[in-house]
Amino acid sequence: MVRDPDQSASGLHAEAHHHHAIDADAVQSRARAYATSKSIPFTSMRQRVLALLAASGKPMAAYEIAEKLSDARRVQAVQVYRALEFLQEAGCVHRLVSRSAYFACDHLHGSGETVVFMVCSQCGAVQEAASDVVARGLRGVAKTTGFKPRHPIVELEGDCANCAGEPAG
Amino acid sequence: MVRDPDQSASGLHAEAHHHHAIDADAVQSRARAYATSKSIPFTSMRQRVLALLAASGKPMAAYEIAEKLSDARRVQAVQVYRALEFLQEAGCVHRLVSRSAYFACDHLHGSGETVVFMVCSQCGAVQEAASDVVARGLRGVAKTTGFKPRHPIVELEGDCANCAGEPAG
DNA sequence: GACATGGCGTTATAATGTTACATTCGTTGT
DNA sequence: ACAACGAATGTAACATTATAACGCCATGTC
Ligand SMILES: [Zn+2]
Ligand SMILES: [Zn+2]
Ligand SMILES: [Zn+2]
Ligand SMILES: [Zn+2]
Repeated sequence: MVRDPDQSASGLHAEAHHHHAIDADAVQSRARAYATSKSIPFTSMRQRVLALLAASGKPMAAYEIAEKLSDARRVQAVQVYRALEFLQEAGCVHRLVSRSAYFACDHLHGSGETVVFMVCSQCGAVQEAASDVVARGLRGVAKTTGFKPRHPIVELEGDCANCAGEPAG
Repeated sequence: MVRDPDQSASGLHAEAHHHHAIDADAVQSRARAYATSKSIPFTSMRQRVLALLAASGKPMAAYEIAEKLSDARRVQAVQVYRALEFLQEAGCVHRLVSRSAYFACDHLHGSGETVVFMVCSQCGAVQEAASDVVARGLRGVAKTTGFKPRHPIVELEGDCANCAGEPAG
């Protein structure tokens, strides 16, 4: 991820050329820790969904996940939704409202943090960036209208650095 | 609507206590003007959908619109979606991704403008505010990651000024 | 072991959105 | 007036996304 004023390639996947599969071990550890802290099990289904999303590195629809996880036994969408609910609570997975898709996240988001999801229209990849400027702007408009914000949704549709160069077909 | 640094009650519906039905005439004029400019008709169905949304003043689901518009003849969802497509192009209607709902808008949005939708969890009312600060923040994170943004989605879930006072059930 | 809790597997259903196609309507050209 | 064309409509079917209901089973507690 990338923080606002910081232009360096700190957490940035600098040379990731094909879709940056995120750190599966790290994200799994966080899910496990969350489960432990809440005294709820990090079950097989939850692990499978998270592992798939982490390996993919791109947003996937719930039914797509169900299909990929199906082998002899068919995995039903409802099972995926249940796993996703846990994983979102654990902060390991986000939902893209612009695509009704889910993707794994290996960042640790602070509670007050406002995160921007940048979704590439061409390749579907998602980049995250926390922005204090955006957060301040949101607080500003909320204050102006007396609105008490609880949860922000910020997504950008556009073209990622890779695809912007090659107009693509 | 409300602009960023401007704290005054310029365009703000100051004493609107019940859900501020927006200016139906104004929004209809804009739709008609858009239709004329594109040489496409502002048909009856489009007028009916817009009129209903303007009168409601609150976001409505597509199927809800279809039901309200149905009389002797049943209005099908697909007809509503087609009308909504036109109305969104005309800039008279927005879609709330957080609710899959649509609402009329009587503002005139500049092309580069970043608009924040503030959705009250309790009463469902929506306020709009254009924010230059948010726009700048979004440009910032995009630039940092080399992302070329095309269309921003910014929504805030929370409690409006009216409902924040009365905790409500 | 009895019991409660919670996840799983299954089925069904709700809610949202789209495709396909024939028909109707308004416009345009002759 | 008439044919022709494109756009908007009406209708049906379908696709996608998400949730509800319910019984089963594993786990932990008493
Ligand atoms: Zn994240
Ligand atoms: Zn891309
Ligand atoms: Zn608006
Ligand atoms: Zn409210």
